Amino acid sequence: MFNETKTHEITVDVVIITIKDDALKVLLVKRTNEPFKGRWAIPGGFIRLSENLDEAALRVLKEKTNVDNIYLEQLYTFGDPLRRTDARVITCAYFALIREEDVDVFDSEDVTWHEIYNLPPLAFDHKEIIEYSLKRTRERLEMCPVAYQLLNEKFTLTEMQRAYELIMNKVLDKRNFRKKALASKGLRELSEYSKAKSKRPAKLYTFDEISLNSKRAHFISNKKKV
Amino acid sequence: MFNETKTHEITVDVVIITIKDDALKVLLVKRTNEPFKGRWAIPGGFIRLSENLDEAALRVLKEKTNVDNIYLEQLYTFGDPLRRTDARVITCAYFALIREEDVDVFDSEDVTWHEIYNLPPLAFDHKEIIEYSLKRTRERLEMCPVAYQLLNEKFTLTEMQRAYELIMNKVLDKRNFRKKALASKGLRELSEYSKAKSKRPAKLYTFDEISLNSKRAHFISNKKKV
DNA sequence: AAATAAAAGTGTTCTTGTTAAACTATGTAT
DNA sequence: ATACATAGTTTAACAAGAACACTTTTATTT
Repeated sequence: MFNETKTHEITVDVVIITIKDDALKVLLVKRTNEPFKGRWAIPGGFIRLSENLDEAALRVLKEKTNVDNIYLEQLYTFGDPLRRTDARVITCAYFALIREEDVDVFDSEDVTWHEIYNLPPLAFDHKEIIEYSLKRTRERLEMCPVAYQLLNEKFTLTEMQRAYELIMNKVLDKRNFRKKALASKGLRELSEYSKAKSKRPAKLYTFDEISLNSKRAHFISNKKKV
Repeated sequence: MFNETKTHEITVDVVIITIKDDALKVLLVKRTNEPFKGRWAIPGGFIRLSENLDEAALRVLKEKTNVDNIYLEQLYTFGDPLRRTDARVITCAYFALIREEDVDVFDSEDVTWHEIYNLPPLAFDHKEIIEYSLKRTRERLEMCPVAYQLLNEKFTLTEMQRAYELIMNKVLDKRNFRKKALASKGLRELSEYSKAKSKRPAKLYTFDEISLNSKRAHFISNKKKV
């Protein structure tokens, strides 16, 4: 089998990230087959001959979440011969930032969200892939306000700041954050307010324009309503 | 053949960049087979079952240039079903920054350097791959002084500035450039001077430390002498 | 030996962005 | 009405980046 010219299997794996219950989470599926049967893994699948890599990643994503308004970006291709013990599988990893409100979740015992900072043991090199997704997300966040991809259509600046804090894993200064956030192109102030429980309501904002200045970034959006 | 679960062929292609004759150049090979027979293309090859992607890229690079002191980084994986007309080939593209002095060139009619800003018609999607390499190189340059990878072991600040100008494709202010360059960690001033023809000799510098702050960057170095 | 040519080398000002840091305002619940 | 919880707001110091022109050094020419 280790014929030197034989081609390999190639898959896409998608790190699906959201904010849920005030935590940054990743969607994992429990493996049903060996190797690593019973372990958690990033959802993935084979690439069909008729689809390009983005389409394959989007398909995998939709199978799990049914989202249609997402940030999806090719992350890196992992191809160590020893990354899987069963076969030589090269995987093109993607990561997606999605809104919890957009997800038709099939949260079950076998498909569920896990805190990114408290992951269970994972199959293959999936821990490395998730860690790299986090790193890339941080890089993106320093370039453009991608965090709104994790927020609801309408959000408060406090929610936006919290998203940044969860991604960067550090607390941010409120005044400096708001100054910078308000300067970001695309952010639009609404005339609505959050319906708070027992506190002052906050002004709601939304993001109109998408100006991600990375060619690596493939923004796939079917905006529903603004 | 368009069976939906069949796996695909997978290759690595390497965009090899250098500075030569005061121009930013890419190494291209002339295709000997259809499709695109006779057209220029980026060097590439199949990935062997025993090697990882970096190793495959390095092998392709060595076949063409015999360098052993290079900057090599995975760029992006291109997998459009229509990117090749002959077969479904997914390619993991890399780019390499090399020093002309390190290259054992096999500059021939079929393997030669081309100016990156004046490319001939290329096979497949190779123009897109080269353009993306240039974009990524610029991104890297804004983060860290990777340009020294294109310079000789010992170089003048003027040569370094010229490398930046060729990559960024714009002229830079000499005083600002030098101020910033001298602040970069790893740059070491030598006590030698360039042997000029008919002008004032310039102080020579070298780069000691490599502190590339990107996990995407895989620096493969077998330093010969400093 | 003097003049010339060619590139090396050098500082300051202004603008802009970044960091740091504490109090007031507004609504709900009791 | 009071207490509570969260929203919202400004300024000063500092660092980083952009704009900008002349002097110095060496080799070559006359």
